[in-house]
Amino acid sequence: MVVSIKDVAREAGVSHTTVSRALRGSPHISFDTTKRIQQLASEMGYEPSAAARSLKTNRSQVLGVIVSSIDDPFFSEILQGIDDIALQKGYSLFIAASQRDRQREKAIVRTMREHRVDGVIICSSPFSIEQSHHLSTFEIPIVIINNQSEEDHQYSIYHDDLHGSRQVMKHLIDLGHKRIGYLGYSHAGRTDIKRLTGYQEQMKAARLTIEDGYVIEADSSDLNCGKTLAQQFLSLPHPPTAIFCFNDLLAIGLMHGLQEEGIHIPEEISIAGFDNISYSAYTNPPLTTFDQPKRSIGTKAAELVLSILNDNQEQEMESKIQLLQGSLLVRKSTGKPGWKGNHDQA
Amino acid sequence: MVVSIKDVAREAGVSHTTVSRALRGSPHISFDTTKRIQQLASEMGYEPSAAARSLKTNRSQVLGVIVSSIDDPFFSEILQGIDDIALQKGYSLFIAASQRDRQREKAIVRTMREHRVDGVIICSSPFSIEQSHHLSTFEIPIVIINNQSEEDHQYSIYHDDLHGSRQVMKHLIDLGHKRIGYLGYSHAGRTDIKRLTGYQEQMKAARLTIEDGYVIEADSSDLNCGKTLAQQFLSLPHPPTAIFCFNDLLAIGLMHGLQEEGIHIPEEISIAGFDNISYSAYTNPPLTTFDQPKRSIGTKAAELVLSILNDNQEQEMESKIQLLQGSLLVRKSTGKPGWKGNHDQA
DNA sequence: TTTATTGGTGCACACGTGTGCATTTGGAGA
DNA sequence: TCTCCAAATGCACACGTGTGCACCAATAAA
Repeated sequence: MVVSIKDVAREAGVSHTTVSRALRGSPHISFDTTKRIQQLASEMGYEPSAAARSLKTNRSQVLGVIVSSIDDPFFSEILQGIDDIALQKGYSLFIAASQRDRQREKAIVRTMREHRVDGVIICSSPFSIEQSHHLSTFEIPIVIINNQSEEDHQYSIYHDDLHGSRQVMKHLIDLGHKRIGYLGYSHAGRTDIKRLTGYQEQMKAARLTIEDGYVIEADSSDLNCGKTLAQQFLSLPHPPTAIFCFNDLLAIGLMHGLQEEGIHIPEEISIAGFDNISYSAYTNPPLTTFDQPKRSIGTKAAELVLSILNDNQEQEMESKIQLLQGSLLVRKSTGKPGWKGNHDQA
Repeated sequence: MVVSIKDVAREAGVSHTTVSRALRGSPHISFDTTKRIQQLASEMGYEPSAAARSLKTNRSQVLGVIVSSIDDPFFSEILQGIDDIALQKGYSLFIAASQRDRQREKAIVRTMREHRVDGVIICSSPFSIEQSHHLSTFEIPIVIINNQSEEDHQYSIYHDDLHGSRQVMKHLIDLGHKRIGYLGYSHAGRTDIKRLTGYQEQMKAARLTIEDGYVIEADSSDLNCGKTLAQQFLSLPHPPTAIFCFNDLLAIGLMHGLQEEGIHIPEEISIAGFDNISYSAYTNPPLTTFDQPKRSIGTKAAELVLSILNDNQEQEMESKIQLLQGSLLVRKSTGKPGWKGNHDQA
């Protein structure tokens, strides 16, 4: 059976108040009693009821995390970072995937509110304004990672996508590419715009023209979608010799689609991704990409939520936006245009 | 501010009891009042406190899910299945990754107990006996997916690994392979044993000998590990012409390692995986694997937990173990031994 | 001895919700 | 008019924990 603080009190011959204090290490209780009760509680298998405590203290010791999909390896690495901090600080996580589904979003917000989560981290998800407003009527800290909506949020962790995009483009241009395409992801809002901007800016700086059809915006960001779009690039009058993709999933899918058409990578077309998910090192050829510090993005976000939570609004009520930078990872999927390297397999 | 049932009561000019009943649709309350209060509560933005309700009803409406790693795409698909059912039935999920770390396992169990989760699903994780016993002292349903420990568990969902393993091996043998290796994963316990058994059994049935070094047990199941072990297979006096891997992650890593050594797949060595994670369709060449019905494994598990929970012990207290079967998925990473197909890239 | 002080403990209430039982109200039947 | 019944609502307590305050005992100070 479940043993409560009262059961322990009865067994110890003291009031439940004393037990409560002893277990929390209150200085009002004598050392001996404290020791004795802690020992007894442990023997009896006492576990405090989170519900009761939460009810009384108004703190649930739970953080809500909203991602768009658990499948996405990009998120899972961020989750690890969040989990590290949460565990360390004694918080639990409510993880929910919105699947970009309105109905689901609504259910998630309701759940989080009902459970009175102490804070929320919204993770690269184009969460609907309506729902996030509904969420914010509770006075709890909300931190957004890679905010994709147009309006700024008070507390945010961003990856410096513009910087990253520039690095990738510089790499491709340095290799000598003139005809470079961009495969974006329209639902990623601001994130997509930043990466696209870096692309356009660098093309302009290098005095390269962006031909019609060089920029394609996918309406999904999974492997299959990238694959489907290979055709579209190939059917252009002057197909690009290099394609910069919004993320690794699209890049891997695209690469696959191109290879099915008999295209050699990087000899005929160079492919670059973004994010550096774990698989990208194991594709054939390994994918050139930009490494986002995913784990630290997660830890930073968790630390930010908790700091707002504990440094009770007084210290730094001004908005706090952090910008993290990653680094370019050159692998084998990019090479000089028209260059036949040692990659042909026969 | 957070609005409680009492706030609504004051506003409506009734007692909090009436509000409580009205919101739950009790037949004791007149239709008009019910309607009026529901309307008012909604306007005031009332959200019931899960903590208070849980305290009173002894039901938390939360299910605990324990996986070994969130990273693993195999788990994330199962999670989706669980999530579907949970959402539909009004339950929330506590998802926790043990990372095969004792300390972490302990923290997870403590958290789940403190939150008085209504049930637990342990997912393909070699959860320590000690901890799972500790968990089971609460009288809550525990369902284990692909139980990896030696002892049976009352409520389990299994994938039929023996059947799957046989299918894969038959496929390889039918192609004409004589020298077939097995790359296992030692920490997967029973699961690994089943797959290994299928391998050994089929080898024997086909009167093929398992040479020394043909069976390697990895002590991790990630991409990098598979890659590292490529060398080990190649350095054998008679390297196998086909390798059956415990799962897709190992297979993809292994394939990558072999390709780095200049080996052509499937011309020189055929590779087969297991699980059918989403990436396996996008490797180069696409991976032959065995498709576990991951999503339905998840839904079955969730349904089982909830049915035990609600059909209060009376109906079917006998143990309930379900066995699900998947199907072979032949792609391009397997072919006839020594056969040069149309896959050479130059 | 009396008084003030301090350390240790218990009482009683609160948090938000649910429920058995008592109470009120309105209407129908005698 | 009185009685009775059923429908509608409120009272009071419970769930497990935390906390302000009162209480008690023991010791130090006067």
